[in-house]
Amino acid sequence: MGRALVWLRRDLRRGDNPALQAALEAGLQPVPVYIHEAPADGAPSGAAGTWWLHHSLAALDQDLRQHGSRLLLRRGDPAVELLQLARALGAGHVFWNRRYEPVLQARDRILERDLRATGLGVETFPGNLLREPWRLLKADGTAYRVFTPYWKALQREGVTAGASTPPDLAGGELPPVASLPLAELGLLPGIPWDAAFPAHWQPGESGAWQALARFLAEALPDYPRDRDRPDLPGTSRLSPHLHFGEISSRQLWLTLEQWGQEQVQAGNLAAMEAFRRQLAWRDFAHQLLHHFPHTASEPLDGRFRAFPWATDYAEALRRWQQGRTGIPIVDAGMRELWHSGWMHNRVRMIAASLLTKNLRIPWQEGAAWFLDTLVDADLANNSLGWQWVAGCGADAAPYFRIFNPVRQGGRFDPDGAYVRRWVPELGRLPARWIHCPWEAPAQVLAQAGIEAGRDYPLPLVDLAASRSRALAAWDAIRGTARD
DNA sequence: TGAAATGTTGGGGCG
DNA sequence: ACGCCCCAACATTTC
Repeated sequence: MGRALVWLRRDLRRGDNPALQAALEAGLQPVPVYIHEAPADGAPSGAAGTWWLHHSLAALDQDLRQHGSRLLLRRGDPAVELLQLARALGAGHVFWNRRYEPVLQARDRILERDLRATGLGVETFPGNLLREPWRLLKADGTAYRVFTPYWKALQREGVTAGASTPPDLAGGELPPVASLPLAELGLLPGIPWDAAFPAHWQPGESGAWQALARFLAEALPDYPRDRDRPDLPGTSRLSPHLHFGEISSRQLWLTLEQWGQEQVQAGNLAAMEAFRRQLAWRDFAHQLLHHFPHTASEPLDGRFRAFPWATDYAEALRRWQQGRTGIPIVDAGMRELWHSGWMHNRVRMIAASLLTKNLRIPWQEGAAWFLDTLVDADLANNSLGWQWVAGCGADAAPYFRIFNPVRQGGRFDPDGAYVRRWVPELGRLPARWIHCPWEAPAQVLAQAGIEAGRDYPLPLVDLAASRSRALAAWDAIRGTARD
């Protein structure tokens, strides 16, 4: 029986894994391998995501061992490691699922060519998107830049099935080859800032399906109503599982379809569509980064190259990062992020709006912080999200859509439960004042045991005044050329 | 996936 | 019964 190396990256699962499946269908024994690389431009490796990766790899190895295989771990240059492993194992083939970050795509094409030149059979397969970025274009052959037409096209074209039963891999012993112990990849932090993470997450394929089961049973029917509520468990929390490919977007799409057919209640179809729409945003972000590679660091809208951002913002940025802006819902979000490696999407938008509009700090600063601290940190999603809020991206909110965190708090955290959870020093403040403690009468503050500026910071900016300054800054560039 | 200012409408209190 | 005012609720416009 011949062997095929199956090089795993953002597809840390057995189910719906095209490269793994192809090896089995070709009658080859798959040998799963993960290679830890030095971070490249296309793959910034944030600290929180690296924590997740460690546990995801551990889960995958355990799962593979229960199904007749195991995960080989290596460190270094894939070009060197894959060739060396193939020789040591007598494997004639290398299979992998494609990635779409521009830098990695270019690198992988060269790698594919070089490995082929050594006589290996190299095949690559669709990665973890609903459709590959070049498979859904406008009629004129260019990429979509507006979400709604993209979403309509995706619904029209549909998604190819991929939810196969996870295969069994029993296929005989492997020759002894060097595989590093997981701990030697050095993925866990030296300082234990990750202490609370395990209480919030279960990385790995089975953890992903458990999260999905909970979501289907408890949250999906009310998803259109509750998905914007950070105080309720209304979202799927699948983003880190999706990022590492522990579950595929195609599997989710199909599972949703089955769920929609089983659940005949009115409204469930709308819920299914609402969640699929979020999956489509993920694909939209990836195809956008693929077609506009510079948008990970530069605005898509060229006018913003001349935007008058604030200077000397180091202290304000630090307070934003630490959740000490004095704006409760923003501080709650930033503390949720630091504590759990995740932040509710609605709060991400509010926190990002405060940073880019009220504080006028360049969106790249916020994007870098999120990439480092989110367990679901994803270059494409993150770049799209920040540019969307900053007003300089594809299908972005018009610049003048500036979030008012007090108003947003009242709408989406009406009782203040979310703020109280993450900003406990405001715990005794009545809901009337929970999102604007600076407006609370002295007596109310005293009764809640809060001295403004001592127990909780005064607001870093005046919301109304900074809003006006942001609009004035927009005035300075709005008439200039987009390219 | 906005907020604030401005405009419109309609019910109710009251002289 | 009527006009007037107030104001909440909603709609529209503007940034």
